[in-house]
Amino acid sequence: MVISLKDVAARAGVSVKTVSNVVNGYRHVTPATRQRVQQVIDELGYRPNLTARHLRKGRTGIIALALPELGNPYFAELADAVISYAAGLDYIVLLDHTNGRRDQEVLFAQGFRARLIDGLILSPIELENEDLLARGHDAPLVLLGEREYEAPYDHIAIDNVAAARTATRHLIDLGRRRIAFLGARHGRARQTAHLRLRGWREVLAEAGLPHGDALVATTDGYAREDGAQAMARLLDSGASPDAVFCYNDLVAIGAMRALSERGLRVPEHVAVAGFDDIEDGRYCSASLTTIAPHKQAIAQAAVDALIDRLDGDDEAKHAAPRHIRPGFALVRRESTLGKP
Amino acid sequence: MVISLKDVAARAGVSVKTVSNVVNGYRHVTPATRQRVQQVIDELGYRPNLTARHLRKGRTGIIALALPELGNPYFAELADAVISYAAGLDYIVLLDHTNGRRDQEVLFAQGFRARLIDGLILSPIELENEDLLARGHDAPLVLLGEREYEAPYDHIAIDNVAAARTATRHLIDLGRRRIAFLGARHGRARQTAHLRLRGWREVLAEAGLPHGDALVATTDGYAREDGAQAMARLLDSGASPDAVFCYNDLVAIGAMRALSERGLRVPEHVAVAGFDDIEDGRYCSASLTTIAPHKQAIAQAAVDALIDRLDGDDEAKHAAPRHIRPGFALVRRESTLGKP
DNA sequence: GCTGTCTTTTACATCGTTATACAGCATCGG
DNA sequence: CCGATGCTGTATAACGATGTAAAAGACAGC
Repeated sequence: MVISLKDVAARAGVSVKTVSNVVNGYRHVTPATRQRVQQVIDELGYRPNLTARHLRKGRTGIIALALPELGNPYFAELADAVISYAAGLDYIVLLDHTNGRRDQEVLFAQGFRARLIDGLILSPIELENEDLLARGHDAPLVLLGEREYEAPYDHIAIDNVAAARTATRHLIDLGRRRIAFLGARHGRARQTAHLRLRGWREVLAEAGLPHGDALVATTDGYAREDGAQAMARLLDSGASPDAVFCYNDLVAIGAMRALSERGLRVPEHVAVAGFDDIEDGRYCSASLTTIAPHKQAIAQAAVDALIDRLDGDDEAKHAAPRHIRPGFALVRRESTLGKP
Repeated sequence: MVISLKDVAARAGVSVKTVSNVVNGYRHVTPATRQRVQQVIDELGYRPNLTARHLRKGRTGIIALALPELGNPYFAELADAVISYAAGLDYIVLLDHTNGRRDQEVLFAQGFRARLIDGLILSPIELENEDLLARGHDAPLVLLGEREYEAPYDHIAIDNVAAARTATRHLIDLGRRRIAFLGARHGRARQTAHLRLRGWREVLAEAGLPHGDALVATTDGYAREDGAQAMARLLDSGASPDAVFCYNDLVAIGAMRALSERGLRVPEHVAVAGFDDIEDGRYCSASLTTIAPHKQAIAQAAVDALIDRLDGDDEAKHAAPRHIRPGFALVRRESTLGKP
């Protein structure tokens, strides 16, 4: 049998509201009453019905986190961070994945699961600016990740161009001269890949090094397999790079695999740098040099921004959209430095 | 402004219930009424308040999936499978992590988030049998993963002893004679690690090969780092194995890293086999031979079992606990076979 | 026209909780 | 001793949906 406030109230000989007051730690309850009610609560094993509470309060304390996929360790690690941090602020995170498909991303932006969730943190891949502008829904939305938008929403993203520049500069400083980029993408210029590609190109141009399309390999996705295929294509094309900067760590890991299959050693023949700092990278045969976005900071900024809109005062709620740029660091490892 | 059934009803000039009927596709509504109501719904952009619906129906359509951690790709991949499969059956999955801590696992088993979720799929690490028996809560519970329990709950797990036997047998068949086990654990005999250790020991004993404690390395956890440390310890101890069977792929990846740091080659000097078949394993410098539990089947069995208890007829609801053993396969790769 | 049957629509109660407004009762200062 | 004040506790009305039961309407057959 399911116990409700009413049952506790009857048994304790008080009103329903008094029990509610005890449950919620309301101040003005005599110790005697409180104790008696608490005892009945324990006795009957009462637990609040969250659904009813949500209805009454108009809030659920649930925020959704919509990521492209959990299979990518970067997103899994990020999800972990968001869930943990939100839990500390008494928010429950509902994790969803969009598979990076525009229709699914639009669905979430449009208010899928409306009023089950109080707000949404969305990490879009394909979503377009117009999709956001057409948003008919008013639950707070925080955008995550590197794409740039002009719609009026809080946005958390590290500076991708700067990060790509840092990584590429590192490869140049090591004396590499033919530095390829792995993981470009056809299509619109706002994509994350374009930002990283831009950083790569800028630095190479400044250094007077080759940065033509011959050194750029496109991929369909950003998984290990895409990296392996792209690297193989690049090698077949005769571009003969002495370093590659990859869109992300997964692509880099795939690339390293393709290199090793051809008997090329990392970093002796080809230095490899990635992006994301996923745990795997530290345990590759040549541990992976990479850009480490501060995931903890990203998770916190996203949750804080969202909760500000939810719980903040009116000023916070209607403040202009914020663009927050958490930090990043270049982590130098064996894939560029070689074994100690 | 938030639109409710009431608003639509007022505007359309019908009762609230009629609007509800239209929303729910109830049969006995004249096409004329239906159309008129539908138009107002579209006009006002009405969306049902899920919270109210949940309260009234006593069900939320949300099931929780409590896993140790998302940082382990095996669990991330499994979560992905569960979420996708459940979505196809119109269930929402609320993902939680327990960090493999007993107190957190108990919390979930005890009905944390009661009545926000309809049921729970729990993958315990430290949870004890007595914790389950003391369960005061009645929402359906499905146990996931390899630990064995005697409490009356559905349980989905592959046959760990058989799987460990298969992997160890494979190493023997390759001619290895000093086969170590990495990732044993102190403590109670029901732990998953003990099952895998048992399979390893049985096969070695049958083959008349050494299987003493000198060839067993314990770990505190099951992360890459634990594997690396354990492997290093084993090598320092002078056990000089020519193969290792690891508790899981992460431990195996850590072990391979430790081997390569000492200049030992895989599989020439030491063959390595893991467990889980995580994506990473395919892209290691020597791709990882491993036991591949059929994740899709596990996810489906877990969700099906839970939903049977939720939506099934009375017979299904009160059927005896089921123990389902999805299949597994040995995937032979370079870490035991060598490069082609 | 009336009854009976079937369809369509409605009014109302209800899910379990919290908010509101107020009643009862001390306590306190004057 | 009285009114003001503050603390406790209560009754009742929401929150927004759906289930129930019954009213209203439509239509056939006699």
